[in-house]
Amino acid sequence: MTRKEQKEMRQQQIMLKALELFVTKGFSETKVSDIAESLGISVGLLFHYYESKEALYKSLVEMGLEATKRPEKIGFDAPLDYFTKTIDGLFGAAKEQPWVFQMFVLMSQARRPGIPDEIRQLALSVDQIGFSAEIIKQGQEQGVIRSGDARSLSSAFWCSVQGIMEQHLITPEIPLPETEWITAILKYTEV
Amino acid sequence: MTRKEQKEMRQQQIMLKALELFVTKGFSETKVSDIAESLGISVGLLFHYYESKEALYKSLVEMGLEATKRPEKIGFDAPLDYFTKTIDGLFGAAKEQPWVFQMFVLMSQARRPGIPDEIRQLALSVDQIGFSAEIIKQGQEQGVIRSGDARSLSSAFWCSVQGIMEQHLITPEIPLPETEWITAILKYTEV
DNA sequence: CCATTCATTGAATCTGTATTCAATATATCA
DNA sequence: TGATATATTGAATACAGATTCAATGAATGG
Repeated sequence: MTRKEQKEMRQQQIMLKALELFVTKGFSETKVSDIAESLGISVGLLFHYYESKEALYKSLVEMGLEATKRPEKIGFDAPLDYFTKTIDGLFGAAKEQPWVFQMFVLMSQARRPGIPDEIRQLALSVDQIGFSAEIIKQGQEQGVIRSGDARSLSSAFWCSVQGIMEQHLITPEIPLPETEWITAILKYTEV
Repeated sequence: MTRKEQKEMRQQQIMLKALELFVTKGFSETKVSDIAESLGISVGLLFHYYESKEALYKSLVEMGLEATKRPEKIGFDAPLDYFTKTIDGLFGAAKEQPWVFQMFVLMSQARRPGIPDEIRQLALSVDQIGFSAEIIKQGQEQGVIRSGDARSLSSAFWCSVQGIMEQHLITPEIPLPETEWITAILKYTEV
Protein backbone atom coordinates (compact mmCIF):
# COMPACT_ATOMS: atom_id res chain seq x y z
CA MET A 1 0.00 0.00 0.00
CA THR A 2 1.44 3.33 -1.00
CA ARG A 3 1.61 6.17 1.47
CA LYS A 4 -1.04 8.08 -0.37
CA GLU A 5 -3.37 5.13 -0.23
CA GLN A 6 -2.69 4.65 3.43
CA LYS A 7 -3.41 8.27 4.10
CA GLU A 8 -6.67 8.20 2.22
CA MET A 9 -7.67 5.03 3.97
CA ARG A 10 -7.06 6.53 7.39
CA GLN A 11 -8.91 9.69 6.51
CA GLN A 12 -11.86 7.74 5.25
CA GLN A 13 -11.77 5.54 8.30
CA ILE A 14 -11.80 8.60 10.54
CA MET A 15 -14.52 10.33 8.59
CA LEU A 16 -16.81 7.34 8.58
CA LYS A 17 -16.47 6.82 12.29
CA ALA A 18 -16.91 10.52 13.02
CA LEU A 19 -20.00 10.57 10.83
CA GLU A 20 -21.46 7.69 12.74
CA LEU A 21 -20.76 9.20 16.12
CA PHE A 22 -21.77 12.73 15.22
CA VAL A 23 -25.20 11.67 14.01
CA THR A 24 -25.89 9.26 16.82
CA LYS A 25 -24.53 11.19 19.81
CA GLY A 26 -24.36 14.69 18.43
CA PHE A 27 -21.37 16.84 17.60
CA SER A 28 -20.71 18.36 21.01
CA GLU A 29 -21.34 15.11 22.82
CA THR A 30 -18.81 13.29 20.69
CA LYS A 31 -15.30 13.61 22.09
CA VAL A 32 -12.35 13.50 19.77
CA SER A 33 -11.12 10.77 22.05
CA ASP A 34 -14.32 8.81 21.41
CA ILE A 35 -13.55 8.76 17.73
CA ALA A 36 -9.91 7.84 18.28
CA GLU A 37 -10.68 5.15 20.81
CA SER A 38 -13.32 3.47 18.74
CA LEU A 39 -10.83 3.30 15.89
CA GLY A 40 -8.02 2.10 18.11
CA ILE A 41 -5.78 5.01 17.24
CA SER A 42 -4.31 7.80 19.32
CA VAL A 43 -5.88 11.22 19.59
CA GLY A 44 -2.69 12.71 18.26
CA LEU A 45 -3.01 10.77 15.04
CA LEU A 46 -6.46 12.14 14.46
CA PHE A 47 -5.02 15.61 14.72
CA HIS A 48 -2.32 14.63 12.28
CA TYR A 49 -5.02 14.24 9.68
CA TYR A 50 -7.48 16.89 10.74
CA GLU A 51 -6.63 20.31 12.05
CA SER A 52 -9.48 20.28 14.52
CA LYS A 53 -12.70 18.58 15.45
CA GLU A 54 -14.52 21.34 13.66
CA ALA A 55 -12.43 20.86 10.52
CA LEU A 56 -13.32 17.20 10.57
CA TYR A 57 -16.96 18.09 10.80
CA LYS A 58 -16.58 20.57 8.02
CA SER A 59 -14.98 18.08 5.71
CA LEU A 60 -17.92 15.78 6.33
CA VAL A 61 -20.34 18.51 5.39
CA GLU A 62 -18.30 19.25 2.30
CA MET A 63 -18.45 15.62 1.35
CA GLY A 64 -22.19 15.70 1.79
CA LEU A 65 -22.38 18.79 -0.31
CA GLU A 66 -20.58 17.14 -3.18
CA ALA A 67 -22.79 14.11 -2.98
CA THR A 68 -25.78 16.42 -3.20
CA LYS A 69 -24.48 18.29 -6.19
CA ARG A 70 -23.45 15.20 -8.06
CA PRO A 71 -26.15 15.25 -10.66
CA GLU A 72 -27.21 11.63 -10.52
CA LYS A 73 -30.66 13.01 -10.64
CA ILE A 74 -33.33 10.53 -9.90
CA GLY A 75 -35.41 9.81 -12.94
CA PHE A 76 -39.11 9.97 -12.24
CA ASP A 77 -42.25 9.97 -14.31
CA ALA A 78 -44.86 11.18 -11.87
CA PRO A 79 -44.08 13.77 -9.20
CA LEU A 80 -44.98 11.41 -6.38
CA ASP A 81 -42.52 8.99 -7.86
CA TYR A 82 -39.73 11.34 -7.07
CA PHE A 83 -40.51 11.21 -3.38
CA THR A 84 -41.16 7.51 -3.34
CA LYS A 85 -37.90 6.75 -5.06
CA THR A 86 -35.87 9.10 -2.91
CA ILE A 87 -37.24 7.69 0.32
CA ASP A 88 -36.90 4.13 -0.87
CA GLY A 89 -33.31 4.93 -1.69
CA LEU A 90 -32.58 6.46 1.68
CA PHE A 91 -34.37 3.83 3.73
CA GLY A 92 -32.90 1.10 1.60
CA ALA A 93 -29.40 2.39 2.29
CA ALA A 94 -29.86 2.10 6.04
CA LYS A 95 -28.30 -1.35 6.27
CA GLU A 96 -25.90 -1.70 3.39
CA GLN A 97 -24.65 1.86 3.09
CA PRO A 98 -25.20 3.36 6.50
CA TRP A 99 -23.02 6.32 5.60
CA VAL A 100 -25.51 7.40 2.93
CA PHE A 101 -28.23 7.34 5.49
CA GLN A 102 -26.08 9.02 8.12
CA MET A 103 -24.88 11.67 5.74
CA PHE A 104 -28.39 12.72 4.96
CA VAL A 105 -29.04 13.19 8.66
CA LEU A 106 -25.75 14.99 9.16
CA MET A 107 -26.54 17.52 6.48
CA SER A 108 -29.82 18.36 8.14
CA GLN A 109 -28.26 18.62 11.57
CA ALA A 110 -25.54 20.86 10.23
CA ARG A 111 -28.17 23.47 9.40
CA ARG A 112 -29.16 23.95 13.00
CA PRO A 113 -28.24 26.74 15.40
CA GLY A 114 -25.27 25.86 17.56
CA ILE A 115 -23.26 24.72 14.54
CA PRO A 116 -20.28 26.97 13.76
CA ASP A 117 -21.56 29.53 11.34
CA GLU A 118 -19.25 28.87 8.44
CA ILE A 119 -20.26 25.23 8.36
CA ARG A 120 -23.91 26.00 8.91
CA GLN A 121 -23.91 28.27 5.90
CA LEU A 122 -22.42 25.53 3.79
CA ALA A 123 -25.17 23.14 4.80
CA LEU A 124 -27.81 25.78 4.28
CA SER A 125 -26.67 26.25 0.70
CA VAL A 126 -28.54 23.09 -0.23
CA ASP A 127 -32.15 24.04 -0.71
CA GLN A 128 -33.87 20.72 -0.55
CA ILE A 129 -37.17 22.20 0.55
CA GLY A 130 -37.27 24.63 -2.35
CA PHE A 131 -36.30 21.99 -4.88
CA SER A 132 -38.96 19.60 -3.72
CA ALA A 133 -41.52 22.37 -3.59
CA GLU A 134 -41.22 22.72 -7.35
CA ILE A 135 -41.99 19.08 -7.88
CA ILE A 136 -44.88 19.37 -5.48
CA LYS A 137 -46.33 22.19 -7.53
CA GLN A 138 -46.24 19.99 -10.61
CA GLY A 139 -47.97 17.27 -8.67
CA GLN A 140 -50.65 19.65 -7.54
CA GLU A 141 -51.33 20.71 -11.11
CA GLN A 142 -51.70 17.09 -12.05
CA GLY A 143 -53.99 16.53 -9.12
CA VAL A 144 -51.85 13.83 -7.53
CA ILE A 145 -50.58 15.90 -4.61
CA ARG A 146 -52.86 17.49 -2.05
CA SER A 147 -53.43 21.23 -2.20
CA GLY A 148 -51.71 23.64 0.15
CA ASP A 149 -48.64 25.83 0.15
CA ALA A 150 -45.97 23.85 -1.69
CA ARG A 151 -43.14 25.01 0.54
CA SER A 152 -45.05 24.08 3.68
CA LEU A 153 -45.83 20.69 2.27
CA SER A 154 -42.24 20.21 1.28
CA SER A 155 -41.04 21.27 4.69
CA ALA A 156 -43.49 19.02 6.49
CA PHE A 157 -42.49 16.09 4.35
CA TRP A 158 -38.75 16.46 4.81
CA CYS A 159 -38.98 17.25 8.50
CA SER A 160 -40.95 14.06 8.94
CA VAL A 161 -38.35 12.10 7.10
CA GLN A 162 -35.65 13.74 9.16
CA GLY A 163 -37.41 12.88 12.40
CA ILE A 164 -37.84 9.29 11.34
CA MET A 165 -34.26 8.91 10.20
CA GLU A 166 -32.81 10.41 13.35
CA GLN A 167 -34.84 8.06 15.45
CA HIS A 168 -33.72 5.14 13.39
CA LEU A 169 -30.10 5.93 14.09
CA ILE A 170 -30.86 5.75 17.80
CA THR A 171 -33.14 2.72 17.78
CA PRO A 172 -32.37 0.71 14.68
CA GLU A 173 -34.39 -2.17 16.12
CA ILE A 174 -37.61 -0.33 15.33
CA PRO A 175 -38.12 -0.98 11.62
CA LEU A 176 -38.32 1.97 9.28
CA PRO A 177 -41.84 2.76 8.12
CA GLU A 178 -43.24 1.85 4.74
CA THR A 179 -42.55 4.54 2.21
CA GLU A 180 -46.27 4.94 1.43
CA TRP A 181 -46.97 5.92 5.01
CA ILE A 182 -44.78 8.94 4.61
CA THR A 183 -45.66 9.93 1.10
CA ALA A 184 -49.26 9.95 2.31
CA ILE A 185 -48.38 13.38 3.70
CA LEU A 186 -48.28 14.60 0.12
CA LYS A 187 -50.68 12.34 -1.70
CA TYR A 188 -53.98 13.68 -2.90
CA THR A 189 -57.02 11.83 -1.66
CA GLU A 190 -60.71 12.23 -2.47
CA VAL A 191 -62.62 14.33 0.00
CA MET B 1 -43.96 40.49 46.76
CA THR B 2 -42.96 37.97 49.39
CA ARG B 3 -39.64 36.33 49.24
CA LYS B 4 -41.18 33.02 48.39
CA GLU B 5 -43.01 34.53 45.47
CA GLN B 6 -39.89 36.23 44.28
CA LYS B 7 -38.00 32.99 44.45
CA GLU B 8 -40.62 31.09 42.50
CA MET B 9 -40.78 33.84 39.94
CA ARG B 10 -37.03 33.72 39.39
CA GLN B 11 -37.02 29.97 39.15
CA GLN B 12 -39.81 30.01 36.64
CA GLN B 13 -38.10 32.74 34.69
CA ILE B 14 -34.91 30.72 34.57
CA MET B 15 -36.66 27.50 33.65
CA LEU B 16 -38.61 29.07 30.83
CA LYS B 17 -35.56 30.66 29.32
CA ALA B 18 -33.51 27.50 29.73
CA LEU B 19 -36.29 25.51 28.10
CA GLU B 20 -36.32 27.85 25.16
CA LEU B 21 -32.57 27.78 24.71
CA PHE B 22 -32.16 24.06 25.28
CA VAL B 23 -34.68 23.17 22.59
CA THR B 24 -33.47 25.68 20.05
CA LYS B 25 -29.70 25.41 20.46
CA GLY B 26 -29.37 22.10 22.24
CA PHE B 27 -28.27 21.31 25.77
CA SER B 28 -24.52 21.21 25.26
CA GLU B 29 -24.51 24.20 22.98
CA THR B 30 -26.33 26.33 25.52
CA LYS B 31 -23.94 27.95 27.95
CA VAL B 32 -25.09 28.72 31.46
CA SER B 33 -23.90 32.22 30.69
CA ASP B 34 -26.25 32.32 27.68
CA ILE B 35 -29.19 31.74 29.95
CA ALA B 36 -28.02 34.26 32.51
CA GLU B 37 -27.23 36.90 29.94
CA SER B 38 -30.50 36.64 28.13
CA LEU B 39 -32.26 37.11 31.45
CA GLY B 40 -30.00 39.95 32.48
CA ILE B 41 -28.84 38.22 35.64
CA SER B 42 -25.45 37.01 36.77
CA VAL B 43 -24.28 33.48 36.34
CA GLY B 44 -23.81 33.26 40.08
CA LEU B 45 -27.48 33.91 40.65
CA LEU B 46 -28.45 31.07 38.41
CA PHE B 47 -26.33 28.79 40.52
CA HIS B 48 -28.00 30.17 43.60
CA TYR B 49 -31.23 28.61 42.35
CA TYR B 50 -29.93 25.54 40.57
CA GLU B 51 -27.14 23.34 41.74
CA SER B 52 -25.88 22.77 38.20
CA LYS B 53 -26.77 23.07 34.57
CA GLU B 54 -27.68 19.42 34.64
CA ALA B 55 -29.95 19.91 37.64
CA LEU B 56 -31.72 22.67 35.79
CA TYR B 57 -32.22 20.38 32.86
CA LYS B 58 -33.44 17.65 35.14
CA SER B 59 -36.00 19.87 36.77
CA LEU B 60 -37.32 20.72 33.33
CA VAL B 61 -37.68 17.07 32.48
CA GLU B 62 -39.41 16.46 35.79
CA MET B 63 -41.81 19.25 35.04
CA GLY B 64 -42.50 17.67 31.66
CA LEU B 65 -43.05 14.35 33.33
CA GLU B 66 -45.67 15.76 35.65
CA ALA B 67 -47.46 17.43 32.80
CA THR B 68 -47.52 14.10 31.01
CA LYS B 69 -48.89 12.21 33.97
CA ARG B 70 -51.53 14.80 34.79
CA PRO B 71 -54.51 12.81 33.61
CA GLU B 72 -56.26 15.50 31.61
CA LYS B 73 -56.82 12.79 29.13
CA ILE B 74 -58.02 13.96 25.81
CA GLY B 75 -61.56 12.83 25.18
CA PHE B 76 -61.98 11.31 21.75
CA ASP B 77 -64.66 9.35 19.97
CA ALA B 78 -62.83 7.90 17.03
CA PRO B 79 -59.20 6.74 17.26
CA LEU B 80 -58.07 9.18 14.59
CA ASP B 81 -59.66 11.90 16.64
CA TYR B 82 -57.14 11.31 19.37
CA PHE B 83 -54.28 12.11 17.04
CA THR B 84 -56.01 15.03 15.42
CA LYS B 85 -56.84 16.63 18.74
CA THR B 86 -53.41 16.06 20.20
CA ILE B 87 -51.65 17.60 17.23
CA ASP B 88 -54.10 20.47 17.01
CA GLY B 89 -53.41 21.11 20.66
CA LEU B 90 -49.66 21.05 20.25
CA PHE B 91 -49.55 23.09 17.08
CA GLY B 92 -52.09 25.50 18.47
CA ALA B 93 -49.92 26.10 21.52
CA ALA B 94 -46.98 27.19 19.39
CA LYS B 95 -47.77 30.90 19.61
CA GLU B 96 -49.66 31.44 22.84
CA GLN B 97 -48.02 28.85 25.04
CA PRO B 98 -44.64 28.26 23.51
CA TRP B 99 -43.49 26.42 26.61
CA VAL B 100 -46.05 23.68 25.99
CA PHE B 101 -44.69 23.26 22.52
CA GLN B 102 -41.09 23.48 23.67
CA MET B 103 -41.65 21.07 26.51
CA PHE B 104 -42.91 18.41 24.16
CA VAL B 105 -39.75 18.75 22.13
CA LEU B 106 -37.56 18.77 25.22
CA MET B 107 -39.01 15.51 26.44
CA SER B 108 -38.20 13.83 23.16
CA GLN B 109 -34.71 15.23 23.07
CA ALA B 110 -34.10 14.10 26.61
CA ARG B 111 -34.46 10.50 25.47
CA ARG B 112 -31.49 10.66 23.19
CA PRO B 113 -27.97 9.37 23.70
CA GLY B 114 -25.62 11.98 25.08
CA ILE B 115 -28.10 12.98 27.78
CA PRO B 116 -26.93 12.13 31.31
CA ASP B 117 -28.29 8.71 32.03
CA GLU B 118 -30.37 9.49 35.08
CA ILE B 119 -32.27 12.15 33.18
CA ARG B 120 -32.55 10.06 30.09
CA GLN B 121 -34.17 7.27 32.04
CA LEU B 122 -36.70 9.70 33.45
CA ALA B 123 -37.66 10.81 29.97
CA LEU B 124 -37.76 7.26 28.70
CA SER B 125 -40.29 6.37 31.37
CA VAL B 126 -42.99 8.01 29.26
CA ASP B 127 -44.06 5.48 26.66
CA GLN B 128 -45.83 7.63 24.16
CA ILE B 129 -45.23 5.23 21.31
CA GLY B 130 -46.71 2.30 23.18
CA PHE B 131 -49.71 4.27 24.35
CA SER B 132 -50.52 5.50 20.88
CA ALA B 133 -49.98 2.06 19.45
CA GLU B 134 -52.97 0.83 21.44
CA ILE B 135 -55.19 3.48 19.97
CA ILE B 136 -53.86 2.65 16.55
CA LYS B 137 -54.85 -0.98 17.02
CA GLN B 138 -58.39 0.08 17.80
CA GLY B 139 -58.42 2.23 14.70
CA GLN B 140 -57.21 -0.66 12.61
CA GLU B 141 -60.02 -2.87 13.88
CA GLN B 142 -62.48 -0.17 12.95
CA GLY B 143 -60.88 0.17 9.55
CA VAL B 144 -60.03 3.84 9.92
CA ILE B 145 -56.27 3.42 10.31
CA ARG B 146 -54.09 1.78 7.71
CA SER B 147 -52.79 -1.70 8.35
CA GLY B 148 -49.26 -2.36 9.47
CA ASP B 149 -47.40 -2.92 12.71
CA ALA B 150 -49.03 -0.59 15.22
CA ARG B 151 -45.79 0.26 16.98
CA SER B 152 -44.07 1.12 13.73
CA LEU B 153 -46.97 3.30 12.71
CA SER B 154 -46.97 4.98 16.08
CA SER B 155 -43.23 5.53 15.92
CA ALA B 156 -43.39 6.92 12.40
CA PHE B 157 -46.16 9.28 13.36
CA TRP B 158 -44.51 10.69 16.45
CA CYS B 159 -41.09 10.94 14.87
CA SER B 160 -42.66 12.95 12.09
CA VAL B 161 -44.31 15.24 14.55
CA GLN B 162 -41.05 15.57 16.42
CA GLY B 163 -39.18 16.45 13.26
CA ILE B 164 -41.74 19.06 12.33
CA MET B 165 -41.82 20.61 15.77
CA GLU B 166 -38.05 20.82 16.05
CA GLN B 167 -37.86 22.55 12.73
CA HIS B 168 -40.56 24.97 13.75
CA LEU B 169 -38.53 26.04 16.75
CA ILE B 170 -35.68 26.93 14.44
CA THR B 171 -37.67 28.53 11.62
CA PRO B 172 -40.96 29.73 13.08
CA GLU B 173 -41.55 31.71 9.91
CA ILE B 174 -42.38 28.53 8.03
CA PRO B 175 -45.99 27.83 9.05
CA LEU B 176 -46.78 24.55 10.75
CA PRO B 177 -48.47 22.04 8.47
CA GLU B 178 -52.16 21.27 8.51
CA THR B 179 -52.97 18.54 10.96
CA GLU B 180 -54.55 16.38 8.25
CA TRP B 181 -51.30 16.26 6.36
CA ILE B 182 -49.69 14.48 9.27
CA THR B 183 -52.52 12.26 10.32
CA ALA B 184 -52.53 11.05 6.73
CA ILE B 185 -49.62 8.89 7.85
CA LEU B 186 -52.12 6.86 9.84
CA LYS B 187 -55.35 7.25 7.95
CA TYR B 188 -56.80 4.35 6.05
CA THR B 189 -57.43 4.99 2.38
CA GLU B 190 -59.03 2.84 -0.30
CA VAL B 191 -56.60 0.94 -2.43
C1' DC C 1 -34.19 50.25 64.28
C1' DC C 2 -31.06 46.32 64.70
C1' DA C 3 -30.19 41.54 63.37
C1' DT C 4 -30.76 38.04 60.37
C1' DT C 5 -31.62 36.05 56.24
C1' DC C 6 -31.95 35.91 51.37
C1' DA C 7 -30.74 37.91 46.63
C1' DT C 8 -27.20 39.20 43.81
C1' DT C 9 -22.73 40.03 41.88
C1' DG C 10 -18.06 39.42 39.84
C1' DA C 11 -14.09 37.57 40.23
C1' DA C 12 -11.54 33.32 41.26
C1' DT C 13 -11.15 28.28 40.60
C1' DC C 14 -11.88 23.79 38.70
C1' DT C 15 -12.58 20.51 35.06
C1' DG C 16 -13.17 18.20 30.96
C1' DT C 17 -11.68 18.26 26.36
C1' DA C 18 -9.47 20.02 22.45
C1' DT C 19 -5.05 20.91 20.79
C1' DT C 20 0.12 20.91 20.57
C1' DC C 21 4.51 18.83 20.54
C1' DA C 22 8.69 16.38 21.06
C1' DA C 23 10.01 11.77 20.57
C1' DT C 24 9.84 7.19 18.19
C1' DA C 25 8.78 3.88 14.71
C1' DT C 26 8.17 2.77 10.02
C1' DA C 27 8.22 3.31 5.31
C1' DT C 28 10.18 5.26 0.91
C1' DC C 29 13.66 6.21 -2.19
C1' DA C 30 18.26 7.52 -4.10
C1' DT D 1 22.26 1.18 3.08
C1' DG D 2 21.66 5.77 4.68
C1' DA D 3 18.80 9.81 4.48
C1' DT D 4 14.49 11.71 4.44
C1' DA D 5 9.73 11.84 4.97
C1' DT D 6 5.57 10.21 7.01
C1' DA D 7 2.85 7.71 10.61
C1' DT D 8 2.05 7.24 15.30
C1' DT D 9 2.18 7.89 20.19
C1' DG D 10 1.63 9.76 24.92
C1' DA D 11 2.30 13.20 27.64
C1' DA D 12 2.09 18.31 28.20
C1' DT D 13 -0.60 22.54 27.44
C1' DA D 14 -4.40 25.63 26.45
C1' DC D 15 -8.97 26.95 26.90
C1' DA D 16 -13.80 27.30 27.21
C1' DG D 17 -17.22 26.91 30.15
C1' DA D 18 -19.16 25.16 34.65
C1' DT D 19 -18.88 25.88 39.39
C1' DT D 20 -17.53 28.13 43.87
C1' DC D 21 -17.16 31.83 46.98
C1' DA D 22 -16.43 35.90 49.57
C1' DA D 23 -18.41 40.29 49.55
C1' DT D 24 -22.42 43.56 49.09
C1' DG D 25 -27.12 45.05 48.95
C1' DA D 26 -31.80 44.71 50.16
C1' DA D 27 -35.69 42.89 52.50
C1' DT D 28 -38.01 40.84 56.59
C1' DG D 29 -39.18 40.15 61.32
C1' DG D 30 -38.94 41.01 66.08
